[in-house]
Amino acid sequence: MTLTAKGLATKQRIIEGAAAHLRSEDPAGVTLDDIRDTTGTSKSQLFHYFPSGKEELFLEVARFEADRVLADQQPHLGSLDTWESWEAWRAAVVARYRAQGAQCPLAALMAQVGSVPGAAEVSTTLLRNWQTELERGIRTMQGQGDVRPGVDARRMAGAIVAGIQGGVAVLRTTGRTEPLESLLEVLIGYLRG
Amino acid sequence: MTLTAKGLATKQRIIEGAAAHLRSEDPAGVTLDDIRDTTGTSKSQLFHYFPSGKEELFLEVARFEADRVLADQQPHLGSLDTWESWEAWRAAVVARYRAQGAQCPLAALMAQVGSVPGAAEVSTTLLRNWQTELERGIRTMQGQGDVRPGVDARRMAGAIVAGIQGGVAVLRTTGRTEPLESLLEVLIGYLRG
DNA sequence: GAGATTTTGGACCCGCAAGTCCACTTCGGC
DNA sequence: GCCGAAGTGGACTTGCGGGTCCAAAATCTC
Repeated sequence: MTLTAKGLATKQRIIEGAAAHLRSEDPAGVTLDDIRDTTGTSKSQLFHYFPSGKEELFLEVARFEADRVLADQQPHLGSLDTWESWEAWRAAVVARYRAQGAQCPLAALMAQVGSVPGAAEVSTTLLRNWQTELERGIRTMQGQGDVRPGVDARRMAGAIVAGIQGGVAVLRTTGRTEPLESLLEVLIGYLRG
Repeated sequence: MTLTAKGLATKQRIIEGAAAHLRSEDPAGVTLDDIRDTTGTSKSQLFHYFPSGKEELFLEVARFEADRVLADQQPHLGSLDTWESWEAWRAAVVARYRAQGAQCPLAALMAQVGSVPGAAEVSTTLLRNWQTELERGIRTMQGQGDVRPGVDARRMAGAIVAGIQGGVAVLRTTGRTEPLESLLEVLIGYLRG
């Protein structure tokens, strides 16, 4: 199945339309017909571009959303070489999730395609890349003498990623951003010594 | 609707059977017939004890699981008055979630009844109680001069709860317990100054 | 032990949403 | 402009699973 430019555009439109739909209040209740409606497509198109159906489409959407997660943290995440840039990054993360509020599209997706092999891979990859970026930042700071050498950069990066997940989890259930903020504060405080 | 002893036993059997089922690999795919099978009950019983159906039953299961979360941390969580007891608590938390692995019954449930008003309340209550217990522990330590007074006990307790959520979230997706452990290490380390 | 009430069995209904199918249209290359 | 391939529309099928219903059995109350 080779896709023409038009076909590719349609496929992308479906993905983005589905993504928009999955950011609604009830992501679990989203149906293919809903997506069909909002994207102005037909059933045959959905199965034309995603032959194995809903599952495949939702996985694509998950990839799409996962990419956005890191993209939304740029350019800060890519250049964590001063305490100011760390601060800017921290603020960007908090702002992003505060804006997102209780609707976490990625969480909603993972809940639905949770049992599909590919799903675990999507989030695992996201977490790994995230951790890698942070680890690089920490090492940079260590190289400049801003973080003491005794800190295990990889391990600490993992802790920060996990901390953000937890802050977001709490935000999702309680609507409060405070835990996310205080957690980041403590963790970055730990880096600063 | 008054329940006799027998009725209550049946109701409880249904809840526990459903809970067991929801700890499977595919919690989202659990059906009433599955539960009917494993609990040896009939359709009419399910609706007899949970008149508004699946949603109500699953909410009960969520409450059931939420209670277990804190219960599994006892007696440590209730007496956080020495660094040894904090350490024992930390170990208990890690052990519990390590044993549980990727199957987090509560997360699975919240994902399914996510749009139900009562569901948010269940997890919010759990988080609040959890935080309260930790906050008391921190204050106790402050009273004994083991934690410096400048620490905001409530805020710190919230951060710890969130940290655990994140560690568990990572554990669920990657299967690794390391981030949970390092996060708790850093957070308790922060308390110790 | 009689009558009310609760508990239980399981057949049945029904709507929804995923997935299929085929005819039609549009596009792209030569 | 022709032909094959890609794109599109939408009716239709199908199975699954939540929910209903009624009648029978067990249980409680007096």
